[in-house]
Amino acid sequence: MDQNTSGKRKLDKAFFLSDDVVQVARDLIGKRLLTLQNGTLTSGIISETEAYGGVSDKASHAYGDRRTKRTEIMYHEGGCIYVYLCYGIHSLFNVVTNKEGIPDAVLIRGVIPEKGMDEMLRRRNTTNKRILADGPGKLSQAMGIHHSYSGIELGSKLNGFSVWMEQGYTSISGLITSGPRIGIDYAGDDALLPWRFKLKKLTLQ
DNA sequence: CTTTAGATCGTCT
DNA sequence: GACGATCTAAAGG
Repeated sequence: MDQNTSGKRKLDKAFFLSDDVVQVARDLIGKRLLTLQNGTLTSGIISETEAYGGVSDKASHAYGDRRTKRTEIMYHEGGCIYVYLCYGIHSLFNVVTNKEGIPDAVLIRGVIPEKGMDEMLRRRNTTNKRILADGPGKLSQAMGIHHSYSGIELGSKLNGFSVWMEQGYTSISGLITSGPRIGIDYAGDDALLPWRFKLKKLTLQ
């Protein structure tokens, strides 16, 4: 995998307007996620994602066109964020995709920490870099993404907080694995869809 | 390494 | 009133 100067280019809105949420989930592997909170920058390379495919996906919060106050965000045009509280504790971070009216989203499940390591360790109250952001609840906590920010646009600012994505690493398609999504046993046959994407474990040589 | 139980609260029924 | 797109600590192998 490599990263040239284009790695710092911000992902444009068109990237999130795709009508193929599974492809977007795959393409987000290797991209960079960044947040800025009151002047503190944190960033990480996206290492794990899951696609959630609108009204026909039994695993999606918007399955069966369930338009509620919470899921309304998912119906927005691609490029805003959907953050919700899970198990009463964890903020889970999604990017909304597709055109307005179609509630597709990609759950970001893990990042490889880059910048702002000290701040992320402090937010997570740990000194172990290996378990810093390797789960959807952990990365949100490490990067300061709170469910109260649900609905904002990537790149916009609210109460001193902003989140966006950059090009990151390209030419990594050979390093991506796929498999069934996690924690959605209730979704019947849709639980088998290979809509989870991960970076392969890198072995040093 | 694996398994297991407990925490905790907004959202929807 | 039930449950969940999870995490942690503790205990055992």
